[in-house]
Amino acid sequence: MNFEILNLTLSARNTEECKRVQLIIKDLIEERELDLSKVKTVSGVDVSYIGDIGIGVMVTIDINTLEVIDKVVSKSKVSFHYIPNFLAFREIPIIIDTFNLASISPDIVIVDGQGIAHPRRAGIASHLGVIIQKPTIGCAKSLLYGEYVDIPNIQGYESDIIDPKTKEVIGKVVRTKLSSKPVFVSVGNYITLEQSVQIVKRLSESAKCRLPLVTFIADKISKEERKKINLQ
DNA sequence: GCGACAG
DNA sequence: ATCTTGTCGC
Repeated sequence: MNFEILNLTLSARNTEECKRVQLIIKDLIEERELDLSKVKTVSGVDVSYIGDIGIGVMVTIDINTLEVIDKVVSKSKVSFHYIPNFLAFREIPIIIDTFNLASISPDIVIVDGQGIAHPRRAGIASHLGVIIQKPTIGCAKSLLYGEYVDIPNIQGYESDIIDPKTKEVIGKVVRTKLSSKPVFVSVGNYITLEQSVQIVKRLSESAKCRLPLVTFIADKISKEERKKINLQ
């Protein structure tokens, strides 16, 4: 765990300070080949809210059997409101709390949001990956930054997300499910874009789901937890 | 100034 | 993200 970056994240008080942290994170990201033969477990994290209470969920599955082998929930008050480009400063505190409660340390974490497909290459998946020092993948339901050519309605079809400033490929749009909106995949940390897309496709198509199985389950649990609180 | 804008 | 039931369509 990179406590230095975690502390910088927790102490950032305005967008100027957040930008400084993101510029540091950008230089710590390593887009590199991951030995997939050693990957046994994958986690998905998600956060939902009731007012200013955040409910964090982390679900871990065995990548071969797709069986859920761990799930943890944590609740806490959030202090940072949502600001586009600074989602991590709102959700990282609760995600780290949740991560610390888990009994299994996953080989990959999939985050609901962008990785490097971000104006400063520091989306929440990259931010988390730099702090926990594990491979992470960003899989978002919509685009934050970048350009892509509309993709045909063909399952499995994918297309590059390009940074308009540098013309670099910063992610892929992937149609994981027919007749539904595509997902936006980008490298978080310690993995390649191709491998990220491979994992997302495998976990969504095997579940006939638009989102990767772990993200889908984590989202479902966080909404169930919210319902429980509303009833009491 | 204008438009865009993860969750 | 959240407020919210049924309903149109594949």
